[in-house]
Amino acid sequence: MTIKVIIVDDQAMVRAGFAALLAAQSDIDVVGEAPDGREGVEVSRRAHPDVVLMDVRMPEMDGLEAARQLLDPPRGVTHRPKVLMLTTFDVDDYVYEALRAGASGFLLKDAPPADLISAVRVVAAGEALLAPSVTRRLIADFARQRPAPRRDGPALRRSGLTPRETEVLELIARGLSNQEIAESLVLAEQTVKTHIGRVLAKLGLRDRAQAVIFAYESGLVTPGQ
Amino acid sequence: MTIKVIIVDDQAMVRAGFAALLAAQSDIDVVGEAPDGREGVEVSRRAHPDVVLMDVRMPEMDGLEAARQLLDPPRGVTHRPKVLMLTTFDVDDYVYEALRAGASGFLLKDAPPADLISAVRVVAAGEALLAPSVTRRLIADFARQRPAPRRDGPALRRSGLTPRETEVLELIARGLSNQEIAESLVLAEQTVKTHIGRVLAKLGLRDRAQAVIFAYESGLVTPGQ
DNA sequence: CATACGATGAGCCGCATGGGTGATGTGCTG
DNA sequence: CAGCACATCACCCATGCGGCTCATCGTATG
Repeated sequence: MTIKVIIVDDQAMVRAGFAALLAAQSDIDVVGEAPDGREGVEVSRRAHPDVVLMDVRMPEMDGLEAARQLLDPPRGVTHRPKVLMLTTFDVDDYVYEALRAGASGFLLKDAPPADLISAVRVVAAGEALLAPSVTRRLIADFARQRPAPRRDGPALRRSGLTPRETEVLELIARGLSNQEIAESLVLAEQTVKTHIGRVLAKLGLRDRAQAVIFAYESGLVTPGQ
Repeated sequence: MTIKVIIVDDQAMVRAGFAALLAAQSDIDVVGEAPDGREGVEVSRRAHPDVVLMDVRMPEMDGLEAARQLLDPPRGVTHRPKVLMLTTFDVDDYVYEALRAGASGFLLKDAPPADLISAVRVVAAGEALLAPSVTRRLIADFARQRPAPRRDGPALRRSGLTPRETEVLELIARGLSNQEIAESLVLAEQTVKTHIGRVLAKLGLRDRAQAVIFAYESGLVTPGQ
C-alpha cells in the first residue's frame, strides 16, 4: 500500500523538488499539488491523500488555516489526512498553532531530505515527528507548564509572604470569608484580618478579589481540581 | 570535537551493543558505562560526558531519579550533561516524568540503530528528539491542554448570564472595583452593582472574590496574559 | 542578652460591597 | 399589542472588609 501525498506550497520550485524527492520512493505517490491553502484544501478533498505536506506561509489562505480546515472538516467530509507542516523559519506561534490544529508534524525546510521522507512515513503510520529544535521547545514548554504542581511562581517567591500569610492567601483564593478562614485555621477573625492586611500590603493589592487573581496568576492555586 | 557519551543500563549486553554501535562513529566516544542509576550519576560526575544514555528501568536507582539528579545537580557540581532516555516500552508516566526532569530525548530501544546515532548528535547539539509515538502523545497532550483560549466553560454557558453580566464578571476578574467598572463601561456605579448582584445570584456566589474564582475556573479568564 | 521577626489578637473607623425593592426605556417575539 | 428579557438607574440598609495602631508571646539570630 503506497502512501498518497499532496504538496501545498506557493513556490513551484519547492513543490517540484519535494515531488521529485518523494516520488522516487517506491512506497510514496505524489497525487496532487497546490500553490495555496485554499486550493490545497480542494485538492485534498478530491485526491484523498494520506499525508498533506503543508507550507506555513502562503498567499490566499495560509497553511495554518488550511490545516485547521483539513483536520476539523465540515459535516459530510469524512476524509481526514495527516498534515505535516513545513516552514523555512521556525516561529513559535506557527508551531503552537499548527499543533493545536492537530498537525502530525512540523519540519524545517533545511532538514536533510532523508528526514522528510522518513517523516512522511512516520506521519502516515499515525505517529508524529517534529524538527529537533521544535521538539526542544515543546519539551521546554511542557516542563515549564507543569513541572509537577509547582506551588510558587517567581512573583510569589519574592513577595516576602510568611508561611502563615501564604496559607491565608490560599484560603482567600478558595473563596472563604474572613470568618471561615478563622474557623478553618482556628484563629480569631481579627488575626485573619491582620494577616490579610499584610498580604495585601506586601503584594500591593487592594482587596481580596485582587488577591484571588494574584493567587491564580502566581500559580499558588490552579484552575481545575 | 567528539561527543562524549556514557551508557547507563542494567543489561550488560545492551550496554555492549550500544557502545559498539556508537564507538564505531568517528564523532562519538563512549567514555563510561554503569549498570544502575546510582553508579550512572557517579560515572557522569567523573567522566563529564556530553550525553548520558539512560535506561528507564534499573535496579538501585531508576533512570528517572538519576536523570533528575544529573539535570538538577547539587551546589558545587557544574557539569550538566544532556540526558537521552531509553526504554523498551513507552509508558506515559515515564515519558512525562523524564521530560519534566529535563531530559532532552526519549527513544524506544526498538528504534533503528541509525536513529540512536542521530539522536545522540541531535541531543549533543542542544536540540531534542523523541520517538515518533512519544511525539504523538506529547502533541496530543499539548493540543488537549490548550485548545486555544476557549472562553467558555460548560458552567459558564449554562449559567444564564447575559452578555452584559458576563462583561461585568470579566472586569471583576481583572480586579476592578465597582467604581472602576462603571467608568470602564460608562455606567452609573449603581448599575454595575445591579449587574453584579444578578451575577452573584445566578452563579450562587457570595462575593466578588468567589466571582473571580468562578471566572478562572470556568475559563472566562486565564492565568498568564 | 538584645534584637528582630512571625504569629496572635484587640479596638476603632470608614467605606465599598451586597441585598432588597422599584422604576424606566428598549427591542424582540408571539 | 401584550409580554418578556435586558439594560439602566435610584434609594435604603446592614455589614464585611480593609486601614491603622498597639500589645503580647515565642523563637531564631546576632
